[in-house]
Amino acid sequence: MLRNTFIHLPGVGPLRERSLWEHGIRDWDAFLVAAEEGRLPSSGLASAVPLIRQSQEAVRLGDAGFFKPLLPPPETWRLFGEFAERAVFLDIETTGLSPWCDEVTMIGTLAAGRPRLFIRGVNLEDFPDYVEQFPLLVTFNGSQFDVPFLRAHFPGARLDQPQIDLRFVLASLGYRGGLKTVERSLGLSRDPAIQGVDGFEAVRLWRRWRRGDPEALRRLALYNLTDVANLVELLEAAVERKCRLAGFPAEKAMLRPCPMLKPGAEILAACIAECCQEDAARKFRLA
DNA sequence: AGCCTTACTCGACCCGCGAC
DNA sequence: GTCGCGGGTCGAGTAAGGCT
Repeated sequence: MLRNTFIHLPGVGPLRERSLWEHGIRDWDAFLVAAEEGRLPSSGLASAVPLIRQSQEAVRLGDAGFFKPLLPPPETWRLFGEFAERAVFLDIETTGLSPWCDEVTMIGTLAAGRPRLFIRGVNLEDFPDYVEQFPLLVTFNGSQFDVPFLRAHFPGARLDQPQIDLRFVLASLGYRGGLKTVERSLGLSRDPAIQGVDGFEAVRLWRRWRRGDPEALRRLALYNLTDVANLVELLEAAVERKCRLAGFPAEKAMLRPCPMLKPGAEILAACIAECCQEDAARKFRLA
């Protein structure tokens, strides 16, 4: 779907993009051929040829950042088709809502189907080096909460990647509200062990763990990784609907299959068991 | 409960096209 | 070739909503 995209060109909005598709210019290759043959629907578009070539090169090099200043934020979902395997889904837990007064307690990530947990007092400091390798972030309301919070806590971390913020993608499709509300609307379910857990309860779980309750940490980790894992399904649902609504050229709009992006419950359980084992608890108490 | 980015609205500007 | 109109894009200002 990224290769069918033209709204990153100056002077092209959704309507002109659709007009290009209707003229048979369905992707970047077709654009370059049409430019060479003088068949572009408006002469001004010929000046966009260098940008199209740069776009092709950026995809070849895996440089999603190239598109960040060019794509309107609500349209960054178009990067998913080309960068799905190199995207990192993430969600954070904190002790409150203020980046300056509260602390990050846990960060859950998921990349190419592999979950990881970063826990304060255990391995939280490993997060900046880990996140640096990914060219694309996927969050829910992360542009307003998670990323500013992480920036405040890891001032040197590389967090300038393009970001797909599912809150706004889904809202543009009519799915408004918080993460749990949207999940229910789309028929996603949660493990009964974390039914009723919300962000506020997550703060309480963290406090219980600090007072020595190892089960509280496991529950918090399951809550956090469930949030992250569900982002995969939400994104796939959103992209499918967006492609249909935008009128993407049919044969190109089909999502490439992305196997193993969402891990099964047993993989999540193994990740939680590894991070929440007793020696992690000992390390925390010594810290 | 505080923060931050985005959506939304509206006006200005640009470009293409048709009439003359 | 020039002018005027209309559709589309862009930018500034404001308000809202969701995260723990």
